Amino acid sequence: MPPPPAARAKVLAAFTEILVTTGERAATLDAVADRAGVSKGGLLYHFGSKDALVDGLVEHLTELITADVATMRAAPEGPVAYLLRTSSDVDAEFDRSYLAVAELARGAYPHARGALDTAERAWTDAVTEAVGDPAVARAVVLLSDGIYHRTSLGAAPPELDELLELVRRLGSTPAA
Amino acid sequence: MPPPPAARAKVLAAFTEILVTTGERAATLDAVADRAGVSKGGLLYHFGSKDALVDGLVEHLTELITADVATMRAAPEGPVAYLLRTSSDVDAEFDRSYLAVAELARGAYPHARGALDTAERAWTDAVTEAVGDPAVARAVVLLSDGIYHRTSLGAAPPELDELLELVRRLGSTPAA
DNA sequence: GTCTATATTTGGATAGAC
DNA sequence: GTCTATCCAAATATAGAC
Repeated sequence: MPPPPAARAKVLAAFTEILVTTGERAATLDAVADRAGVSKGGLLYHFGSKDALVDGLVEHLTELITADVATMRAAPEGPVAYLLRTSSDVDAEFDRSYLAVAELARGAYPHARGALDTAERAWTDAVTEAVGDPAVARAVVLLSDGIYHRTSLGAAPPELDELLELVRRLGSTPAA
Repeated sequence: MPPPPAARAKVLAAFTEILVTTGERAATLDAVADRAGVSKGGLLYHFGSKDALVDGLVEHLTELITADVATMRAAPEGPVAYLLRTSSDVDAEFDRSYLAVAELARGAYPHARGALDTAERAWTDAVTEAVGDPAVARAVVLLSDGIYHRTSLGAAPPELDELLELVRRLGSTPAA
């Protein structure tokens, strides 16, 4: 298939941006078109409706998840450090997309949760393989969720080294 | 001062409800008035504008935070178990209010973050006193944030016992 | 204190020119 | 493929009756 027109990508980037920084309420077609540098008519040529725009963003995130999980599994620092580090990585495309879709899922588009659940499961699987103990893996992903929660509220990220030290302690301590 | 009219409380409860279940977008004056069983005019008598309604909810949460922190510090199970348990307590008034205000803070009312930051600091202080190690306390509050994140997306809460066991392990292991 | 209009603005979507 | 113009519905807010 032909490469998707650049305008489509610009629209999705603008939509993401507004969702993350100002929330679902502010992500109107007018605002998205403005930020993308196209007219509302132009936007609606690429995405026939607001629902189609939402679907476009969810599909884009789904693709990014596949790539991110592969990167995570191949990361030299290991899956745990990769996950915890990138959870507050506000500038990376993947994390912005994740936060944007979370915004939609909490709001008027609950079906967007599917993509988020997929990411959660993939993360848990990869972390479980790395740390062995499934309970520790679940806790690590929960910590990552906590970091996302704070990031979405604009708070400062926690110290990565501190968290890794705690996870190391969990991993090296035998269960009761 | 005289007791606040019951209608005020009903309006705040309705606002909270809609924010938590359907998001900021759906929390229109019409929808809130409907759910509270009053007319839009009636609502606007008590809260002169949407901003005033938001301020009312933030102030209400601020009061609830004070009470919750006192309960947490006095909890027989201890602050850690109390915090982690109530983080997925979708039915309690405090937690619904917290999620509702988080919804506002992520959206068009960033000043609502003040109340959330207050809660976060109070939780961290109380947990630090209980576990000793500030790093462990920060991790516990991060786990609690993660649970809130999931709850706000409608996912099932994690196993409390599993988390407490992990925290116990952290507490009883000397730092490297 | 609470209601029923009603004014004003904004958001989503269509039609049709270029 | 992108724009302008326009329609319709929804959202905030006001005025004034009860």
